[in-house]
Amino acid sequence: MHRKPAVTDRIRREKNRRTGEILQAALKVMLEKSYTGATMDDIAAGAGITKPTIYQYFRTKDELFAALIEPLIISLADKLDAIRTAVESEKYKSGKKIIRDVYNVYYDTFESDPDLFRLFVIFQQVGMNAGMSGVAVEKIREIGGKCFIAGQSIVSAAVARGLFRKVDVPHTTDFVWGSFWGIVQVEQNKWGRDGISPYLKPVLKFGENLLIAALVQD
Amino acid sequence: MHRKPAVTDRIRREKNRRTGEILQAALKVMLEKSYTGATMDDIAAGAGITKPTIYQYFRTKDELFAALIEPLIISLADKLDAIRTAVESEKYKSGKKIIRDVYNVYYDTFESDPDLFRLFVIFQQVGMNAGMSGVAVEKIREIGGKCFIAGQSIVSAAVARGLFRKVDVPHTTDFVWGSFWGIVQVEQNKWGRDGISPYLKPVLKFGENLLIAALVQD
DNA sequence: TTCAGTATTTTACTCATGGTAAAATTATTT
DNA sequence: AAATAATTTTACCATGAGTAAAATACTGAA
Repeated sequence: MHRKPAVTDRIRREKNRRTGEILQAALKVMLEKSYTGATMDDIAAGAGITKPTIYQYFRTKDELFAALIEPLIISLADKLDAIRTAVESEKYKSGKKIIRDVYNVYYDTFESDPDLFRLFVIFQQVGMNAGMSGVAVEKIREIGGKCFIAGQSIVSAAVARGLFRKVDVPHTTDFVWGSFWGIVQVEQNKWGRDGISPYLKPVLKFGENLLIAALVQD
Repeated sequence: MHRKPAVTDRIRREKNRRTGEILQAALKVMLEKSYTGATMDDIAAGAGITKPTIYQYFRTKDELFAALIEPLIISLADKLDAIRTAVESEKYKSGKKIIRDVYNVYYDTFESDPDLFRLFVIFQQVGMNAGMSGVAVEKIREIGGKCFIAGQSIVSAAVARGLFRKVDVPHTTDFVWGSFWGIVQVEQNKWGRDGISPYLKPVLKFGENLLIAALVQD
């Protein structure tokens, strides 16, 4: 059947709008009740529809969850990749600045939407041990991998250009990523469900200075 | 009703044996299928009994889980507390040794039973965001708190005795705990379900050296 | 405007799983 | 051997993810 282009357009807009409504409701409910506690019926009710309609837009609860945090992790990957490019094209004069920038990327990503970031943490925690699957979930994992590779490339390039001491690249990358991740979790758990721990920034800063002392030759 | 002491004894032994069988089966199944994937029926089948019998010994799945990892976290708390006592009673001559010992405690706890440790990580991850409750779970949380306090006391005492530089105690403690925790998770996620990541030890060592450089005055 | 065809949404389910009440079984004391 | 107490199992409930099919709303052509 042929359809008028104007109509096709409107339909696509409506679909996007509904997708947005679902995501918005999902975010709200999941923030309130955490992933496990948020039921699909809750989310549907929040969006003013019924459960099966959600399944018209998202294949599973996991994929809905993944779609929610996708923009955040994409932005993270992009920012890290930008630093990588800058290091590789010799834009940086000091290793210190690289480390500061990397930590700022982490922190900015967190600060720009702490609620969403909290969901991101939950996604990693739940996803890793409750065997999630599905297209969207794989996508997130893939982008996560990109973050990791960007991190490795940054360290590797910085070492090659003499901006960092001759450290072991995988160990350093694992340490940076792992410590950031762990600190965020610890602060979040200590602080509870609402708001940002006021300690997060200073503790990350502490780690940043530690790394600078260890990695940068003066 | 009065019972002969020998019989009472045997009954207690039988109860302990069954408890042990359930825990063993639970460990096996949870390692295979992770917490969420392990059903109570699975565990019961593994122990050669039926589900309701488990509920005779453990109030909820959460408590069964908690009972599983309790010995591990108690041992961790004890070891940290021993270091605390040693620092406070001036047994340590160097800050370096303190940091090495703390990291060894972490690593030994992990190495003595990696499978159990993996469950411990899952427990934290799942428990934190799937609102666990119950007596046993509270107990775990309480012991976790003890670990944290021991850590703080160690740093605080070491600073007071001039073994560490004058660092901010909460920030330092959060960093040490968080980075350890994050690194374990990152390595575990990278390495997958089976075995220990060969990177864990070197990455922890990396962090250890970083901390020594930052905290210890030479 | 009305009808045939299509897309979307909802009603009314299924299935899996944590947890439980009550029946059945086994053990213990007299 | 009968009475009683403890333990285990059978048969169930409640909840929540996911789905088939009915119902509704929308689109294009006459």
